[in-house]
Amino acid sequence: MLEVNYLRKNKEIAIQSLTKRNFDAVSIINEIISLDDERKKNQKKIDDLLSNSNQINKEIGQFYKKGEVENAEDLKIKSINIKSEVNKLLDSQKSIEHTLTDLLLQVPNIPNKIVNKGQSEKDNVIIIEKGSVPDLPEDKKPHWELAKEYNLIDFELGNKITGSGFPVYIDLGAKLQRSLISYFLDKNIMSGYKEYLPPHLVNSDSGYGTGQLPKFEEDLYKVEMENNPLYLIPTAEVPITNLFRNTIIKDNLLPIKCTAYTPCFRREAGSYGKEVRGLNRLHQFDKVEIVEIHRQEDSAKALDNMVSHVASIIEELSLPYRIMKLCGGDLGFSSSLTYDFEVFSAGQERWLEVSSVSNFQDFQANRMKLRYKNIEGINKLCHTLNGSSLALPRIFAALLENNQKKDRIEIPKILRPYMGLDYITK
RNA sequence: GGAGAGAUGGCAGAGUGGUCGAAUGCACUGGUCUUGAAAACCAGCGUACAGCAAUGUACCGGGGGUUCGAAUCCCUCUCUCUCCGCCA
Repeated sequence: MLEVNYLRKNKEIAIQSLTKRNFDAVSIINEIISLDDERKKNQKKIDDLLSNSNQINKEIGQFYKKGEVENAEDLKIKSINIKSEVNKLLDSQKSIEHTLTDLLLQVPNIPNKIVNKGQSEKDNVIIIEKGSVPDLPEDKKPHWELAKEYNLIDFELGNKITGSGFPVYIDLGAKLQRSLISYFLDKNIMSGYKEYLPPHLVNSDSGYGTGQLPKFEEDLYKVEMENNPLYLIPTAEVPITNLFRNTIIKDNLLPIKCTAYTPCFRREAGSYGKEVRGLNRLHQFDKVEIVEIHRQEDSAKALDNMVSHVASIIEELSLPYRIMKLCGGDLGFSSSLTYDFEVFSAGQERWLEVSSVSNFQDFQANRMKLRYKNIEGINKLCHTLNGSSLALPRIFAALLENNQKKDRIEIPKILRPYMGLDYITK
């Protein structure tokens, strides 16, 4: 959520920048500002009336103390009149504020100045392309065939117990999954991230905090409770970032760097076909996430560091990859700048997105009132960032496909200590 | 699941209808003192909105109510603690 004051001061830049997302902000921003003017005017009236009535109430107290009941009675009537006037104003103030928040929640984050205009992922820009595609034989296979052949994943069993998009990992498949999780976490911890293991269900306040609610409720699995619903997390970003919701962090505790492994649950309604084959798109998948909280002036550099960090993980797995800078049209609602990582999965001959690293600036922080007290003692909104390090299924797929040999699948060196194996055989 | 107690500033903890945005202690920040530190003493020390400012307003877990006036009384929700039961 953007701040009204920001929009006031930077109206033209904001409108201009949002066109990069193909978002026409002219009328909504004007409406927001004029509504906020109205809000201020109304609040001023309310405050003045209340000030007046506070004064009167004090006098009533004095009169009672002195036993001058008559005088007190007169003032009571005055006070009641003021009160009814205040109540009227309060009602309209509530509806103004409600509308204002509604409008603000509809405006996406301002794209960073280095983000280019674009319609869709086709307009994303390749920043880096690295690593070599393995030389595979003619009869190379996609991962869903390899997974079956080597008995690593049973997709049908998942169908039976839950539904499509819920694979069952078996034996060395399960162990490979666990090895990847451990390796990713260890790697992150070595780089200064603190490990968390958060709940996998969150309340709606948390959903609002990171921006999944109210706009994207249909993407989430919802658990109805008697009073308040809970949501299965679509990413660890939600519980981890919300750990810091509604807090004021001391300057010397920044930056905060967290990592967490969690399963992620996504409805993915409307997805079908080749795109979702095998591990390509699931309703439940494992992911290790990194979340960082920074001073405003440090977040740009922090994003670069996160990108290098994620790149180094993929390189250690010896997977060919590329980094894409997302164009305005492909940018997530809350993000101001996002880099996507894609690995080349040679069996399918496809690029698969395995990580998305974003700087949200103060967009999430404003929603969740996450602030820090800077060295001058002034409270400022933090900048939040996060990224996958990494999403497992597509890494799993690429590892199988790229490392397939005639009669075995090779395990990358970095994972061998975790697996206790150099390769998987039938 | 049953019975009871409770939720106040960073923490601890007073406050049961007006003088309370809230005592006191600790923590923290600045100063005096000191070669330096500690101790002691002095001062400051919540958040948001409006305003150039003075200042005004709101907030004592959330929401609603009673009252001229609510941290304080009533209703409700959430959460925490203690005891009993159940349980990985």
